[in-house]
Amino acid sequence: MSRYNSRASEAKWQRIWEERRTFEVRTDPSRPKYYVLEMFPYPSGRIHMGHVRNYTLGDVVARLKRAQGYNVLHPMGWDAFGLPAEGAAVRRGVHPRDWTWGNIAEMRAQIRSMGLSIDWRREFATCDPAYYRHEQAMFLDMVERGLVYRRESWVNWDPVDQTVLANEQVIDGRGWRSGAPVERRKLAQWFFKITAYADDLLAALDRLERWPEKVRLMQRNWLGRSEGARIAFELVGRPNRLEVFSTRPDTLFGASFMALAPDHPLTTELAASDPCLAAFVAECLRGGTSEAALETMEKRGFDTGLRCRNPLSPDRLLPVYVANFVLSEYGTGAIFGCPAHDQRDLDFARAYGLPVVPVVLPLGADPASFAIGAEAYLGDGTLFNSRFLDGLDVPAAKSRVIAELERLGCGRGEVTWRIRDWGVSRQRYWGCPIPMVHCAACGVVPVPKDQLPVLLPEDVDITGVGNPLERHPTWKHTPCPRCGRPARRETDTFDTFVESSWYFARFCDPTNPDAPFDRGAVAYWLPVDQYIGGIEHAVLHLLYSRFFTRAMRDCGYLDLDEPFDGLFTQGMITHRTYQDEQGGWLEPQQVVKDEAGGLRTRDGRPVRVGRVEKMSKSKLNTVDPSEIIEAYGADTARLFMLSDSPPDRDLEWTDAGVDGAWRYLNRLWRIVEERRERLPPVGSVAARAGLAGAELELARQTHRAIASVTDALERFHFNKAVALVRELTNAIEAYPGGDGALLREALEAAVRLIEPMTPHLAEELWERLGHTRLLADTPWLVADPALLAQDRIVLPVQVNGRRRSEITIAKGADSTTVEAAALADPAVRRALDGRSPRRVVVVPDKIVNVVV
RNA sequence: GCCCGCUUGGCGGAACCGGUAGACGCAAGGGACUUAAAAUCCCUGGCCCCAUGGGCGUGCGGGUUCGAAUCCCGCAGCGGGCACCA
Repeated sequence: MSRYNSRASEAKWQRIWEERRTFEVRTDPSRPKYYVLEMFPYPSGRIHMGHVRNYTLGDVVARLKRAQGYNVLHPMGWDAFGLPAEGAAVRRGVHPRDWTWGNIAEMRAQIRSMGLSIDWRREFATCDPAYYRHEQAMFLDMVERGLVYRRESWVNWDPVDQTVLANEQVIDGRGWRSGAPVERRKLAQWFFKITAYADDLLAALDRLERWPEKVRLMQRNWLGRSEGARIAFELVGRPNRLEVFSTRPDTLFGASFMALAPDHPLTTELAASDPCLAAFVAECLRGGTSEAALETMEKRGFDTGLRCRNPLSPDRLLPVYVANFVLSEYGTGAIFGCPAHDQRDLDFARAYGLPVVPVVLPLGADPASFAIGAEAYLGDGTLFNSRFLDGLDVPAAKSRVIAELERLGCGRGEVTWRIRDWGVSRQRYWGCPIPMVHCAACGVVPVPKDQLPVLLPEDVDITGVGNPLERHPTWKHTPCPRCGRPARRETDTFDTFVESSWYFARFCDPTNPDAPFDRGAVAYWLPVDQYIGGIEHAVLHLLYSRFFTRAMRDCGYLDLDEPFDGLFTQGMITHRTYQDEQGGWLEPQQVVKDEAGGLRTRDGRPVRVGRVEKMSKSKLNTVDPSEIIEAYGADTARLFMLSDSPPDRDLEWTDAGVDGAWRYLNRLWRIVEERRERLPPVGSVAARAGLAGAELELARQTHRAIASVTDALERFHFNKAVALVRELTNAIEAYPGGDGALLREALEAAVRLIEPMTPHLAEELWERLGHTRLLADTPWLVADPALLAQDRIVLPVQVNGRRRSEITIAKGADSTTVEAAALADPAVRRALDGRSPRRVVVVPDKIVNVVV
């Protein structure tokens, strides 16, 4: 008998699907739709295992939904702008455009070899002017709607990538791509007003029920809503007042100092005439953002000599410090310190000998003796030492004090957010040009829409230093669209997260030349029903897209708040790591198993077996998907990806696991091949009634598999779905023979159910079973409820909660019958040992527990 | 430091609402076929014991319940997110 030839079979079916345009879809409002999307790839060169997992997961969903009768949109494209293309230009002298399109060609071929059910006609790359011209047009609309502004601000500067980073792109004080410590610079930047939607972005999270709670929580934390009060303190001997934000206005009577950020305007003003202060400020700003500096930095302050009046007791004067722990970007850049009820303020007060006055008394504490030691008291309690607030609890005191501040005209309730506006200016070449012109006379002028797109210049000199567009000899020179006099183009390009903030909408209508997309098309397809990708975008891409969708809505492009109805975040692919004696990393292929449990390289030197870690090039523990697909076929890779771990957990790549998947494909092939000659023809109807023995058992196994696999696939329990199909396979092998129509039904069910996971093998077997219609065009199966029902069931019997026996009894039998049968069971009688039961708990069709 | 999640055989993992713990697989051991190997097939398998039976078992210690991997309280370990956020 021939063996399964995965290479021939996969090529054959991929060709047939393409020729028959099996996976091409049209907007068709008469049919129910389902939009499955995987986070589109950056064309870095070659696909990695994370891509394979991502697209396999998406393809399972797409194929299932398609078989279930949905009109399924499942597209693929390229997140094609980005810095690595410029890196390649510097290192190899290749144009970023050529490098990018070359990578796309290579990666497209790799992805196509996976046999995904994708409508490839919809493919696009974001670096194509046909795409980014619409982005420029939408940007201009957002400018008009007041959702965009330009201002000078402190920015995160990545010294390696030579560009600005958004706050979301700084991880632990380092650039998210380069890993270099981020510096602070002051630059004029374009911003999207994401903060204008902060309230809605937060509130709507509660309605995203098909998102992982973890992602919603991370976005909630990132948005960082704080309720409190803005309070104005009178400065002694100065006309202006000092404003602070506090979430604990109730502790105002416990205030003992004020503190300003080192770059607060008042600090800057005072430092101008105070060299000592100026030196202190310089030292604070130098400390900067590196991890180590932050962790070891102690609370330090500089007394400015200024004094503030506590607005609730103007006779109390508070010293004004400049302190290194106050952030200029948060709140007002100034605080009042209440050491008794804030740990950081307490540390500061102890260091500078400031009073510590408790104003919240813990429940049951004695007001005469209660004192603050080394730890501030943060809990609830009763206000004291606070005049008109005395006796109130904390929430009541907050509202009471805010009312009083408002009456005095020196404060009001306020909500502060952690999230900042999204800075999108990047000083790079390989990005979407920002369609603006700077004119000496007219200021900043938008490029008129009829002059779009603003194309990138082709002839560019990329050296890795500075902004290539800025250095280009002619590109930036352009007449002012308003007055016609010589002016200068904006030379910054967009953050590439702008492109990925709306690509899901473009897939609905990817070739539209006049608009980003047709309203009708997005009204039909959006939101994305199932989005799948990595958790690393929990607050980057996923937050930006939610913002951008709202901004597009308010500019009239679509009628939608949330782009992604369902989100699934997959785990990482991991692999064992190996190191030689010197600590250098070794590839898995360089390591041979050693009988002593250790391992050695080909040249016989000992090897340190390291931890299982995320696949990464630096640790040499990657496996190239193309090599696996070449050797075993795409179906093997797909099956392995799905069967070993639940998709949201990390998956350890092992050769043994791949072999296991490969063996199963061949086993299923053999089982079908061995039996298909003897089967009745296609369309034979399997008997439902009058079945008994092995035939009844097989029919039940088949229908139980149909029900359980469907359920498992719908809940993303793909590892279980694989296990359940394997169970059916085992049942088919155990079937001694008999009714051939039942056997055909079982074999067809196994093939049908495995198809979303291993589509090539399934099509091949489907054809060999005699079908002429594609399996991909064949509807999903529905289990016969009559075969799911059992008339007699096995019921475990416990004595005092310990399982002692089991009885077989009619399903739905009443408690009296079950109880009698249980007590009559010999094993139960033995366990009772003559004692009479005090109580018998019968849970119908579940269990019996005899209590003595 | 704060917030979240996880902890089940040698390993990956099943166990839906509290109801037979360990499905399915990997690795292992034994056997069959073969001159041999590969491939394939069959058997065994949580741990322990006076073994047709019994005891103990889901990180550890308590609790609730007829019954707990599942619920509650405390602790430990691992992973992740945020972090001078006022």
